[in-house]
This record gives sequence, structure tokens and C-alpha cells, in this order.
Amino acid sequence: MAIIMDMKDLPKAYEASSVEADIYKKWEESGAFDPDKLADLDSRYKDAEPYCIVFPPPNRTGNLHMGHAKTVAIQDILIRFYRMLGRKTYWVPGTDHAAIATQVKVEQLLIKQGMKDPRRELGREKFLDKVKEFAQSSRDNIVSQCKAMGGSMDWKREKYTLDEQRNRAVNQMFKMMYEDGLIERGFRVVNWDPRFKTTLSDDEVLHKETQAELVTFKYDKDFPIAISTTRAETKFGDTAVAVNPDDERYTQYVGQTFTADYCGKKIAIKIIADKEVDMGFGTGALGVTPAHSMIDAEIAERHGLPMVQVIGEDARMTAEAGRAFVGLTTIEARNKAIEMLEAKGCLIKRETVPQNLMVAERGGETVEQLPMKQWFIRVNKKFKLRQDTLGKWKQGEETTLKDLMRFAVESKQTKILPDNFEKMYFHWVDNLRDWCISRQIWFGHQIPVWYCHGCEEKNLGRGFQAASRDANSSKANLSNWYEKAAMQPDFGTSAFFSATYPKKCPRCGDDDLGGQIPFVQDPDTLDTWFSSGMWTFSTLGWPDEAEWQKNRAYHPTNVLETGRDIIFFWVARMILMTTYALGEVPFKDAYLHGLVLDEKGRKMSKSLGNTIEPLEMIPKYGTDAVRLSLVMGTSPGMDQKLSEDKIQDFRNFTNKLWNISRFILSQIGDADVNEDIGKNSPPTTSRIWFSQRLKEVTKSVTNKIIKYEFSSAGEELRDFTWGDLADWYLEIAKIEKPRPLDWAFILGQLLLLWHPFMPFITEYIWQIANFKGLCMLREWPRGASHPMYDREYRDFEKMRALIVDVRRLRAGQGIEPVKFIKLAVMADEEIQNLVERNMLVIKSLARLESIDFVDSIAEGWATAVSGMMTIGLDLAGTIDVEAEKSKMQKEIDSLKPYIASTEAKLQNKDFTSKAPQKVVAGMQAKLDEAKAKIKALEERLISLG
RNA sequence: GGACGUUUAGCUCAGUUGGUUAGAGCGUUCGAUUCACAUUCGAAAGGUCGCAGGUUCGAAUCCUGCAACGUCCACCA
Repeated sequence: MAIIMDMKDLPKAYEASSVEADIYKKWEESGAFDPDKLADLDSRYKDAEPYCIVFPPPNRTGNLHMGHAKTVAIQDILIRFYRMLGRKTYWVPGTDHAAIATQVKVEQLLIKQGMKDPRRELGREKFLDKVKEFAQSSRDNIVSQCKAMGGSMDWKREKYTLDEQRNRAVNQMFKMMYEDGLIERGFRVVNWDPRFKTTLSDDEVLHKETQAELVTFKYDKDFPIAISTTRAETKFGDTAVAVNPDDERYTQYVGQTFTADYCGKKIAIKIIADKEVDMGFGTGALGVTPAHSMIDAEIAERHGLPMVQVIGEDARMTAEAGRAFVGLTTIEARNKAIEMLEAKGCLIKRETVPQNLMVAERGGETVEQLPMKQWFIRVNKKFKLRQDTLGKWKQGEETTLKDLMRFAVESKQTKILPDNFEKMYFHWVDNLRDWCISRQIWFGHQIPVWYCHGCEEKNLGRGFQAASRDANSSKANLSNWYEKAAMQPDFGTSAFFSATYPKKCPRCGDDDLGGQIPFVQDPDTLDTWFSSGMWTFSTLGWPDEAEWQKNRAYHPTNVLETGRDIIFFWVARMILMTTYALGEVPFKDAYLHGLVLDEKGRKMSKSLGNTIEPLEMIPKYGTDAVRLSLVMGTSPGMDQKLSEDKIQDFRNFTNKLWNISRFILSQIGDADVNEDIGKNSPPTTSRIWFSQRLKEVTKSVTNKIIKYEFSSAGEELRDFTWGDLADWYLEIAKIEKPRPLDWAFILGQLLLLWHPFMPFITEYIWQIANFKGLCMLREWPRGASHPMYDREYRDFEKMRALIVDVRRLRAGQGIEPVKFIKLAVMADEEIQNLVERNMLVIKSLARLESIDFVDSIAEGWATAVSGMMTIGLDLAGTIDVEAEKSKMQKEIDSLKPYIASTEAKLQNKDFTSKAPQKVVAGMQAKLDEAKAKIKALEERLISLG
């Protein structure tokens, strides 16, 4: 780092971009980011209490945006603060492979480069190589951007959701959950994204408001009941019509089965009674399509109805829809079916209704509901706990994942902040359905399950779906054999791991195929949130015993700090995984911050062109300014609007701090800042006041950071720095001239307090000042509440009021700021003493030639009246007496209603008896002051005639 | 359809269990430039706290209703 030896060489403006990289390097090389090295650097970290945060791993999909920058800024404040407080801080960095998001991104890049169907053209291996290459370069970007933001993570322990150790954790978790019956493979209706040809979890499906045509019809002319639908093309798959059991219109049909000819396809429809059916909607009868509706599938399950799939994975009609429809898109089929119904006279009504279309979160493609064989985590299933859990359940007791998730937050073992998010969390948990965890994409943790090829051969034609999508693994056209085998207790989990899958299939045996039986791994991959759900403990080494035990003290982590938008995706799933596997919560607090929006309140997006890029702002305004802009003026959980102007405002503040420091450094001069301590500077009113303010602000800021009130803490510090220190104490000190070591103390404390918010500039000045060691490792300042009603403290406020009154009077009378003029003061002895003691300061700050104590203000002088004194400024007879009088009259008039209403309150016995004494006394004091003021004003008016 | 949130100065937002005449930053207006900083300094103007009721000695704050905006959840087929 370029240490500037001569203070005079310090530039007038702080040049962030020329110093930040060197400072970061210095921190990193010191080893202070590594919790195990802290004790070597400072003995106070020996046996210190751990403080751990896992950094929400950014997706390896490109660069970081302002939301990430905000995450780094807030967490770095916490980490630096607690490190300075003496905690053994461990901030775990890492990245997320983000499965589908990354794969889709790379696919689009390759298409841009000219490929038509990259996956088909490259094949699984080569395509994955491309994805990995991209993921690696994303990772490098992410790391360098976190560093640019000043993030003090321990980079030596960087983790990746798709690295080997995380893969072991995923496999272990899968195995445990499978053994406990919580993971199962089932044939169920799932959300299917026809564009990317993969399943989606419920949370990855959005609902978009649209208009749809609701048609009311009969399957054919002879069918007794009319139904309504917006999806006529699915009706080939109907196997029942459901009516409400109380609906008398239809009771006669319930239990009967009719055959109908629906647009050329013979269908068998059973009439069933089900309470779910709303009698008031449409005809009161519901066509049940078990294969293409989760709700209908549930009804079908209750009534034992068959399932007929009429839409395929390509979102086109299957052969089950009949020869005339097979191969049509859903929209084509819908229109054709409606036409045919109309032609046959079966169409009763067409109307337009609002409808929610299910759409993929990524890509916006319409999501189909199809029956498929997939892997699920069963959230409502009872299982035996592997260990004592959350202080409520004993090992071996039964519960459900849902109950664990609920209790973790209900018992406040995890506190969600701000707490209104708890309500949303409970609502989500209570309505949670089984989580479909298998995906038909290539990038991710492959499901750790192997199938017997031999058994597959025997089951040709009923192969599982993934194979047909996978050009490279046609041989992997495997089986539903697995699930049968899995039901055999002796098969159990032995097929899970590549090293341990059975060489001999218990079903086929060697003889059937005359040799070795090849086993093939399930080609599907896991939902990316499966691996990120384990992030707090998989990053600490689980399930590798040695490393996990070494890091055990960091878990539960202290706080999970992340954007409010991923509370369900991530926060909830971490609670699920962790309470299940460890019996404890993943983090004590979950602090959620709001989204960073553009200045008009819109989401930032590349397509809108309204993004503000951290990488452009940092060189332009400095990292510290960017960090402040993301923290100040925000409150927990609330979205924030960000503009470049705001960042610029905070750049101005960093420059203010720079110049404050530059001035103080010039006062310190050559003094050795690390040598103490002769006698203190004389205890003036200002000095005592300032040192009390410093302690008071320190205490308050400390408490606020602990309570996650970063904005409030930062604002208090800013007001203190800019207002109390720069505007007042510094100006006063130019006259009172404190000793260099007192200056050094003030500068040191100021830098320490600001360090968590503005690490770069504070460290830089710390080094310039030649303070000992690194700012980032010094002890956090100790504060104190200032003694209430302390005399010097109040004296200073009076003096400040006097100076402001004079300035106001001068400005009001248009007196040139450079001109020194005479002041007359009418006040009691106490005030006179105060003024005497601080004569030089007051004269200088208020630009006064002299101050005289008088019994009355001379006639040609301008006056200002406060409750404690009346002052007069010598205007050398230029004053407009009438204007002066009317100004005073106005002031009197505005005071009178206040006095009247306050007196009324104080005479009200209800008030004086019920309100606290402090409030009554305070009001009385204010009233007395106002009365004194009005009296003085009136006297002055009389003296002016 | 359900839930949650927001509504305070021209703009962005504070306002901590109800308590004295509601605050800050930016912007605006007026004035200032050798002396740490014009990325600055001094001063000023600007608000019936979304609307309507209620509770209370006292409401921006608590309760009820309404409105506007926003977010999340949800397949009345």
C-alpha cells in the first residue's frame, strides 16, 4: 500500500479506486479472515466464542447484481463488527451450481453461437463440460466481486454446492431420508415444463392472470350431465364426473358408469359424489381428469379411478386422445374439440372467464400437469427421529418434516426477522405438499440410485421416462423394477452408492444373462435446493466426521441473512433438512432484507435496461459509498429504491470523513499516536460534551448493530460525524486546540466505529495515521450512556443555541458573514458565566466583535428572544423598527395558542392524575419557557414603543 | 379467492412498548470560496401523518371499516 508520509501530500478528495485493491490484499494476507488464525494475530481470540455466518451462495450464472452487493454489505458489517467485539468469526463463502438456471443459460449461449440443439449435438458429457467451464468462469467473477465489495470471507474454505464433499453430503442425506421412508419414488401428477423437458417443484411454478374460454357441454348427446371446462383437450382423459353429494339434481346418477363418445374417442365415465365439488359453480358437475390435474388426481385416488394420459411430455396429444387428435398441440386440440362438440350439438355455452395460467418461473412456458414417475420428499409422513430433536422430541419418537419445520420457528429457536415474515412462513409450511426433487436436466447432483440393467431388459416398453430424452443413454432405458425391488427389505439401500451397489441383482442373478449384470445410475438430477438446503452444515464438513466435529461449534450458525424472495425456496428448506438430519436449527436468526429496486420502484432487469451495476459503481464512487447506499435508508424486509444519485451522496460523505481525518491528522502532526498518555487537554465545556457524545453514540450504535438496525446505526453515526464532530467540535477545536493525543483518540474511535460500514477508507486512514496494527482487528470501542442532565452537556446545548440564534439573526438581517459585530446579552448569571467561560469560541463561531451583558437592549439593535435569554445585535441604526415589531408580534401570536392549550392540559385533572409525572413535569417546563419568552418579547415591544 | 405489507415535507425514508410544538437526507430559496472539505459551509421555507369512525386525559402510533398501491400464496373446474 502506498503510505503517504507527508500529510501535505494527501489529496483533497478521497480516491477510493486507487487504494481499495491494496487494502483488501493486506487484509487477506494478514490471515484475519481465517478464524483459526485470529488467535495468532491477537490473544483475545483465544477461546473466543464463535460467530458464524454462511454466505448465501450466489448462482454461478454470471455476475453479481446489487442484491448480492447488499447481501455482502450487510453480512460484512456483522462479521467485522463481531470480529472487533472479540468473537471468533467465520464467514463461509461459496457458490451454487443452480442446476436448471445455469444449464439454461449455457444452452442459450450456445444457441446464440449458432447451435440449434446444443444438448443433442454435444451429448451429455460434452455439454456438461461446457456448463462446467461456464460455471467456473462465473465462480471467478463472483469471488472477485465479493472481494471488491470488501467481503471478509475466509476464501481458503470456499465451498461449492456441486463439489465432491457436498456430493457426499447429498448422497448421505438422500440415503438417510430414503431409509426413513421420507424419500420415495412414485407415479404422480407433477408440474412439467415442456420447453426444458423437466419437472418443477410447486415453488418454481408461477400463476399468471389470463382470460380463458369456459365451455359448457356434454361429452356426447346421450350423456346425462353437462360439465364445464377451460381445457377441452384434456377431457379425453376424463374417467369420472364428480358431483356434490348434497346435489339433488344428480343423486340418481351417482355410482353409475356411462360410456360416451367424446370427439371420436370412447371414454368410460363413472359418476361419483365428492364433497370438494362446488354445487354453485357452472353446472355443479366436474369432469375428473386424473392425469392432468393434481386436484383431480386426489379425487381419483379417493375414489379409485383410473388415470389416462392424453398429453405427452412434448405438450402434444398422445394416442389416447384418438387418431384425429394425436400429435396436435394442446391449443389446436382444444379448438378442434370445441368445434366438433358444436357440430354435434353438444356445446351448451361459451363464455370468457379469468383464469390463472401456470407458468414456469424460468422462461415463462406454460406448465403442464402430467403423471410421471418421480422422486419425492414426503413432508406429511411420520418417521422415527434419528436423534433428540429441537428439545421437544426424543430419539426414536415419530413426527413429520412439516412438524419439525413448524416447531423450529414456533419455538423461536429460529427467529425470523422482521417477524411478519413468520406468518408467511407458517402459511407456507401448513400448505406444503410433497416436494418433487428429481429433475430431468443434466447439470446437478445425479440421483444416487442404480438400476439393474437386466431387470430393465425384461421390462422393455415400460421403461422410465428419462431414457427417451437422453440421446446418450438409450441403454439406460431402465425400469420400474427398482421400485418393486426397493420394496423387498433385503434390497434396501445397498444400491445407493456406486461403490456398494450389488454386483448381483437379487432378482435376475447371473444366470439369466450369463454374466455380469450392469447397473446404471438414474440419469435424473436433484432439485438444486436439495443441496443448498444442507448448506449450513455441509459447508462445515458434514457428513465427514473429522471435519464436522472440528467445526461443530459453529453450528447452529448465528444468522442467515438473505433476500426476502427466497424465504421459501431456501430458508424453509434449510430448516427442513437441518432439523431432520441434526435435530437442531440451521441458524438462530433469519434476517431477511428487501429487494433492491430501481428509482421508480421497478425490479432491476437487463431487458428493462434499468440495472445499476456494482462493477460500474465501485470504481466510480468507491466501495464504501456503494455499501452505505445499500444499507442506509432501508429497513428490514422492505424493498429499497436505489439510484446513482444516492450512491453519489454517500460518496460525498466518504469524502467528508476523509477531510475530517485530513484535518485531524494535520493537528496530530508528528506526535507518536501510539504512545500515551500525558495530561489531558483542559476540560472545556465543548470537550466534555464531545467526549460524552462519543461514548453515548458508541453505546447506541453498538446496540443497534446487535439488533440488526443497520440503517439507524449508520444514520446516527453519520449525524454524529458530520454534525457534532465536523460542524461543531472541529470548529471549536480550532480555537481550543486540544493536544495531539486527544485528537488521535478521537480519530481512532471514529475510524473503528465506521469500520464495519466503510472498511476501506477507515483502514486506509488508520494506516496513514500510523495507528497500531489493522483497523479491522482492533477492539470495538466501549460506549456509555451519557449521564442524564449532566451540567456540561446541557451547557453546551445552551451555548450552541446561542450561536445558532446569532447566526439566524445575522442571516435574517442580511449581515455579511465575514463581518464581526457587537452582541448584547440579557441573561441570568449562570448563562453569563457560561458565556464568559466560552467567550472565544462563541465570538469566533458567531463572528462577534464583542459580547456585553446588559439589562436592556439598545433601541437600534436587532433582537432575538428565547426562553433563557434575549440577545441584541448592533446594526448601527440601520434596523427597520416597524418590521422588527411586526416580526415580534407574529412570534407572540404563534406562541399564544400553544400556551393556552398547554395550560388547559395542565389544568385537566384527568391528565395530571393519569399521565406519568415525567410527562407532566416536562410539559410544565416547556410552558414556563414559552411564558418567559412571550414576556421578554412583550417587554421588547414596549421598549420599542 | 386468501394472506401479508405500504400509504408521514416536492422526492427517498425514520418515527423504538400511545406522552411535550412530528424528524433526517436529497431537492428548493437566500447568503458565503485563501485558512480540512464547493464531493463544502451558514440560514430559511415546506407536513390537517391515505380516508372515515372508535378507544383514551392524550393517537402518526392501538381497534374497526374503506380506498389506492405493492408482494406472496392459491388450478371455481
